Amino acid sequence: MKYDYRSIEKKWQEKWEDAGIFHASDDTTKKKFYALVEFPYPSGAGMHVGHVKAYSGLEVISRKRRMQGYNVLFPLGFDAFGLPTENYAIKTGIHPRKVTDMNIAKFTSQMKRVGFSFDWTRTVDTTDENYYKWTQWIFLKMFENGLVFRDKTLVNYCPSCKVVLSNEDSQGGKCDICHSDIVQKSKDVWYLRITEYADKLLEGLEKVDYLPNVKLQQVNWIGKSRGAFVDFSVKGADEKLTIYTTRPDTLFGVTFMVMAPEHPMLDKYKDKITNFDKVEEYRDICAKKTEFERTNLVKDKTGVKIEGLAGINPVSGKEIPIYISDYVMMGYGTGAIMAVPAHDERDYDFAKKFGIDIIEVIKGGNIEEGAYTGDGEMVNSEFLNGYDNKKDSIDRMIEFLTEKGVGKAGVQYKMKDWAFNRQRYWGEPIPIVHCPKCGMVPLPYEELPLRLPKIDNFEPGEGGESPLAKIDEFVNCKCPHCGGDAKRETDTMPQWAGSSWYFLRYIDPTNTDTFADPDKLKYWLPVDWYNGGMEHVTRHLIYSRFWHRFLYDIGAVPTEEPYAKRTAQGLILGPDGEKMSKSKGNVVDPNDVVDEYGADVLRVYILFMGDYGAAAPWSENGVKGCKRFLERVAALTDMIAPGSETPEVNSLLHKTIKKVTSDIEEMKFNTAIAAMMTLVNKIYEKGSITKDELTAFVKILCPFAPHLCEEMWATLGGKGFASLAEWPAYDEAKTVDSEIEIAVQICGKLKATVKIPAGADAPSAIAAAKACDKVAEALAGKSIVKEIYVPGRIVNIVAK
RNA sequence: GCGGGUGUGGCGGAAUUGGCAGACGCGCAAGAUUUAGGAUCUUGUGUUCAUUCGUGCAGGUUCAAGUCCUGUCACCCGCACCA
Repeated sequence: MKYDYRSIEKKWQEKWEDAGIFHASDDTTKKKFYALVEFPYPSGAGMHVGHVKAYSGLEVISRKRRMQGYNVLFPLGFDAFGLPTENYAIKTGIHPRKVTDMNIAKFTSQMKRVGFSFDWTRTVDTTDENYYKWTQWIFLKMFENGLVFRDKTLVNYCPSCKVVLSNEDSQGGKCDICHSDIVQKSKDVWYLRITEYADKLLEGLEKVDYLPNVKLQQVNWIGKSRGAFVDFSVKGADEKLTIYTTRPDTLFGVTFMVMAPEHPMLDKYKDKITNFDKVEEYRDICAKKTEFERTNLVKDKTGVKIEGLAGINPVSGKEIPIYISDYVMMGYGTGAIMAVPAHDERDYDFAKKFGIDIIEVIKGGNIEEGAYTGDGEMVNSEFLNGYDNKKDSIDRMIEFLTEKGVGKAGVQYKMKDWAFNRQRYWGEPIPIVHCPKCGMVPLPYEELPLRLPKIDNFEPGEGGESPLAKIDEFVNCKCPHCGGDAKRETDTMPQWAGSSWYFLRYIDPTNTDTFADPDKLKYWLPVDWYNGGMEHVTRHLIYSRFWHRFLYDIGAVPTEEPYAKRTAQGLILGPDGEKMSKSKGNVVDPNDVVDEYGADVLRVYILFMGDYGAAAPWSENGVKGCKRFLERVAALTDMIAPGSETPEVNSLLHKTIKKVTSDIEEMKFNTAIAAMMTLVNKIYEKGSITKDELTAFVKILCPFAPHLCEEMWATLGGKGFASLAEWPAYDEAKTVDSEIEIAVQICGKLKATVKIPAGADAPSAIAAAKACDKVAEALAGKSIVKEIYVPGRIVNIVAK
């Protein structure tokens, strides 16, 4: 058979679609497999090779599971709300709805050309009102359960996109969308109380099978720390200043305190602060600092001493100065710290600069030279002297503080509450009404969806307000509670809202009564295997686990965790080894590859490039190599010779089936393909293959190169579709050779190889080794010290 | 600074988890075929004439180390004044 991919691929794609062979059924009597890939944002650029790699892994696994008799749910939808579409609309005047529909249509047809076995009847679009109705519904449920709040605080703001960003969306001080520098701005914004779920998100990780580094990144992002809250009396104020510390045992070493410049106590006691003008001056300087200055001038501490207020050390009773400095953040702990310069580098730098006392309380370092952050015995600490700070000093101090009522054990998280809004048009409207009498009133559930109004001008307001604010018909409404005049919330939800629950909607995408039928949820959940990019680990993956866990807590979903297993694919780099980007001009368009080489070649090459989880550069020659392989495969139909079975080919076939079967499950696609290449080489070497052998080979290649395999299947007279054929079993007996070749070493150096029967015992294997000329030669005149035989592998003779 | 990862031919990468390093593919070379180019097929291809030497570098454990241990260098990723 000649490999004519152009005629083959379209034909089989149509046949698959007509027969609907990739549709998941809700037949709960069958064993299920729910495979999930991160749904794409339908950008105007269309499909990228990165998409193909991201989907190809579970594509192969899903196809294999289907052949193994599983009821497979492998869907794809579109995460279509977001700024790029809106910005495009601003530029061109084309409505985001229209742009989105066009892009989805383009993506879908491109994806179908690759032959992915997605169940297209279950596709979802987050911008569809029948979808975002339920996004809004979940938001209202969260509101009802006290997980939504509004707060005026300093927020991450992108001046270029003119939106407020969550902590997750502004990592490294850069906007996740446009990479501009983030500024801190005081704004009234919506928050989701994700911190309330910090412990549940942490504990949930213990029950799931995620890549270790995925787990670790989430653990670090949540950033749980144990320590204590300690109350310091403040001379000049009638309230205590509470600090958080992970090292309460160093309290006797505290020589000053530091508040964040934004600490509320400052304004409260500004009459008592005799140098408040200096405080305000310092605040201005801090506000103007860029992220770069803040992070790169770490050693150079700045600050202002607060005159008129002083702290009292609760264990020693000593009076200590209070400073403000921007090395203390309002967003972590209590926004104030106790400073122990002898044992904290930052406090040390500050104390040195401001001439503050340094008291050693842990033995082991030299405080003349720098802070000692290691372990040791407590000193200068009254009742704590002699305790070991690694073992029991912290517990002892917490016990003491608790007894005296000036402190208690506590935990803190680095993760912050989720700033949950964007001041833009193309997002889910937040279903809340602001009533002058009743305050924030949620829309009744039966009024969902709250539809986005049709507008023409998508420009955000200069003051950073949503374009929706300009639409009077949308804004002005009646309060659902009292019926009086009220105004609608005009912010929309952030990009991550729709993607936080989409995997639930695939299960029942057209349900109008609920987001998904409970029985169907019970059958399909959890997602058995979720694959996606590492870049989503501290964003989408943590958000969606939070939403899912909340839904579990209110009884809406049957599992605590949404995803049983999580893996990640590596990047495809440009041919130059650099990350693909338009500006570098090293982008490979998968559509061109399909045109020139065919979809099967694209699929096989992407999985053959290297370790699925690692980054690998694109190579046009590598693509050609895969094309050559598939051409050689196609030609196998001409090499069928009845009764020509050779033990070599037959044995290797069984070995290959075994290896491909297990390699696919471990996502070791590159070695699975290599094994099949080896088999094909062997068949060519022997010159013939039987029809049954070829049929089995076609089945194991089918998940990788389904179009070619369907064609060969038909040529071989197979019934129905190769894609639905039964996955071949292998005969274990045929995967072991009767005669094996083992290596013979003398003193660990390889001298020869000998063939011995597979079941040979140690004495006979060693005897066979010694019988070999080269070995006998090497052993001549020496006395044997030790003989080792590792069954099936090696004989090592130690001789002097 | 902290956390994680990776270093193997000319290149992408294998190595049953301590047991013949370099599977498979690319590239390259020679030959065959072809009017020619391209394509295809065959053979070879870490290094050395060879005994040798070879998995970033230096040690160590072991009969045996790419794999384990100690130290070190380089690069990549994540977080970052988190108290």
